[in-house]
Amino acid sequence: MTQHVYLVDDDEAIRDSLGWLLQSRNLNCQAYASAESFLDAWQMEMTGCLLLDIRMKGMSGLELFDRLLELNNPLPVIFLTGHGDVPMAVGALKKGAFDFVEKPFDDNELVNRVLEAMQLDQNRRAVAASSDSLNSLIEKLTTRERQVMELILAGKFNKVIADELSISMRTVEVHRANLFEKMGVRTAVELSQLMSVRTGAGINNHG
Amino acid sequence: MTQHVYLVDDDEAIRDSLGWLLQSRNLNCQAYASAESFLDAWQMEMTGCLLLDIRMKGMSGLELFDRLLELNNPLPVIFLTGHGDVPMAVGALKKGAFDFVEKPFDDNELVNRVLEAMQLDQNRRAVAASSDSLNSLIEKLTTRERQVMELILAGKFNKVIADELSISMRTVEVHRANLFEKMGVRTAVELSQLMSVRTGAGINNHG
DNA sequence: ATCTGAATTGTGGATATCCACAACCCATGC
DNA sequence: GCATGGGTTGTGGATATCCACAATTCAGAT
Repeated sequence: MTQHVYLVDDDEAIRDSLGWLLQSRNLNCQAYASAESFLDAWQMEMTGCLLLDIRMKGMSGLELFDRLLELNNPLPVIFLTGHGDVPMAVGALKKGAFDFVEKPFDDNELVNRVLEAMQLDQNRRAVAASSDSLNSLIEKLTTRERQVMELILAGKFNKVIADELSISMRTVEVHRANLFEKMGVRTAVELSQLMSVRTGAGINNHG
Repeated sequence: MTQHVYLVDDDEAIRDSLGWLLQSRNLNCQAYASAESFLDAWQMEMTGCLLLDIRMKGMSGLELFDRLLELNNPLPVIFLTGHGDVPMAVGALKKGAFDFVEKPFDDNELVNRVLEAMQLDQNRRAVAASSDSLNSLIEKLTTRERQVMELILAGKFNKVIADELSISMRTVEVHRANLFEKMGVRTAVELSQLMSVRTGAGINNHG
């Protein structure tokens, strides 16, 4: 699915002018007149970014943002507002919003933010995709193979693994060879490195 | 070194009242009357957090923040301001400030932010410390041992390593045993996992 | 009932790793 | 000159891993 700029604003003039601006930069824009209508249309597969007005009739942009957080929405969110205050902006950013811009905004500035957000989304998708492909590999393992893999990753010898699972060493060897094949690795070290990317030890802010 | 709350504000009344507030909560507070004086006193070893007023005579809080970023200052920064606007707050947070609060602030709220910031600092220190201890282990390796380690982590057999380094397999075995000893691991898998924490594959925002 | 996939085990041999004991070369430093 | 430490190599035996060939048991699916 190609990337879109999802625009949620109850002001038709804004939707039109922003839509025109974005399309003039070759960006696909999908506009929604209310938070509710976007929430209805929302899907996990949406890629790109979300431009979200705060003050709207019905559900506010901030409320929609909270709903999306509960849904683990991966779309970077750029808030647009004409009447924002500092605590509102700070709260939104601390919750993970990508940006918070006040109207009236500079067209070029906004487009740049949009492009940055879309780039971030793309990067995250790439990471998620490799993580997914790894998970699908793991799912193809049998129960025993997963058990053996755990113990291999704990740095244990086949002999010890055999003891702990109360099976013969030979069986462990078979499982080991099979799971290496399925995981596409040739050595335990490669397996360890492959798995270490998913239990990623990242240092993130405000954690 | 114990944690401190470093307070930079050119208003003596604020320094006094905040100092009193913090000490009443058993927090060590160190106050500075200007950005310049804090910058002079600044050391990488400072732990805790930094409360930073924006509008000050001389260097502003934002300028100081930029200087500290260049110094890779690890202290979480909480901005305090009576005249902040949204773009200022957004800019500060996107650059990595921990929080941005407006005066007048609620005492309990501010103390909570301070405690969160100090907790974050402590967590980061812990991560950095383990990373440092790992680096010091690596520094104790000889050149050859590091070379051998690289190739082990590339999942290669001793035989291959010997070929690539143009040394005998026996020598590789010796280096391998020595570096395992120095790194405190018993298997290549453990070594791989040990090293994987430092090439941390974290997914951070706005990257 | 038959088939398929998962789990299990064995034999035997080729490779690899682990390790103690011994030793040589070479540069730096006292 | 001599001690120290890093790098190098060898022998030989105990362990472990890798792998082809062969086979049994059991549960679920057709």
